[in-house]
Amino acid sequence: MNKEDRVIMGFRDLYNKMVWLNKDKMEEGLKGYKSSEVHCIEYIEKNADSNVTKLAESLYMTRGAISKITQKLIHKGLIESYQKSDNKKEIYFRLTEQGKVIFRIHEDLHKEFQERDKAVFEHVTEEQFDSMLSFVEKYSRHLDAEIKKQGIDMKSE
Amino acid sequence: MNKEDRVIMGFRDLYNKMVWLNKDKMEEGLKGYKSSEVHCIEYIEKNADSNVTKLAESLYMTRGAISKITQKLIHKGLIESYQKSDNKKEIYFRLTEQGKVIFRIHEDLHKEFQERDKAVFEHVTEEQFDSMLSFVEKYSRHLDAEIKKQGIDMKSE
DNA sequence: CTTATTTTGTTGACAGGGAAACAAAATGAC
DNA sequence: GTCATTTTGTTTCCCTGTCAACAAAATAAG
Repeated sequence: MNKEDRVIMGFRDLYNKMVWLNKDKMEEGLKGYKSSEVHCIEYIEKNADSNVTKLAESLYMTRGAISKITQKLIHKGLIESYQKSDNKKEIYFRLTEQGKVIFRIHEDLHKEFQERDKAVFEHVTEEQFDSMLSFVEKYSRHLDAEIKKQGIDMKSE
Repeated sequence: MNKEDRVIMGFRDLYNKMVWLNKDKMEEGLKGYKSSEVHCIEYIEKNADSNVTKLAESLYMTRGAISKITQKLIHKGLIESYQKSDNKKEIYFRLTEQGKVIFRIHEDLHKEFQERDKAVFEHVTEEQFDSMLSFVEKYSRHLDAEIKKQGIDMKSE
């Protein structure tokens, strides 16, 4: 296997492992809340004026799925919706006080994971960090361009 | 946001993007086959004597899910099961000729993706590759240890 | 050898998310 | 202005994967 493949597959495996391991801990600390719900809460708190469409694009899910999740979160009293006076179509979300409690618990768990994995990062140099970051960003931009291209392709078919 | 987070989240986003983009192409080239089915086919071809349990662990899915997928693949005539004379419990899988056709199409698509992303890797030096690989492997081992620990924790609860 | 425990694969009930069709509002073309 | 197109959010149907209970075989404990 060449190095390109090894890097990609290595990261795939690492990512899967991380999700699998953290999911249990998450659902232990946040009983009754699915990870997708928590992801929505996290995004809503960090991004002002988030709506169904933005959530869907950022979390790589369909608008249908996000629509259902946000409705559930409203019923649970974790988020609330609001609109702007000049637009009767778009519906935005913000956290309620109760939602912020969940957000904070999630943040704490996140810190816990960071603490758990601290040792891995200890001997990573600044140069290595920067190298990885620039690689990730470059690849990400490349895929953005491909996704855009794909979007055009699809319509022309 | 610190660099640790940026690396992790950067990779998460990159991974999601890649899955999202490649899934369409995959389902275009392999009409009628779900990505999970293709993943099973890929693993079975690359690992001798694979069974439900090994597939589940490697693909980060439950045995129940893999059991259903492999049954479907058998009905479709893509894989076949066999047992060993000294064990009446474990059931292994191998690809049929038809399954190998699918495997090869998948391989070709994989190469196509590699070609598409070639530019990203062009200016990555050997040192950068090695640095990323060692990071991934180190992190992966760390998580393996944590997963193992978690396994023990769970039983003691 | 006998009995308890673990491993392996399967099943059925259930929930989460995707695809597609849809209505309502916003935007664009003219 | 009017009409067509696009954007946004919702709903219904359906498929996939999880969970938990299970049976059968293998292994461990005694």
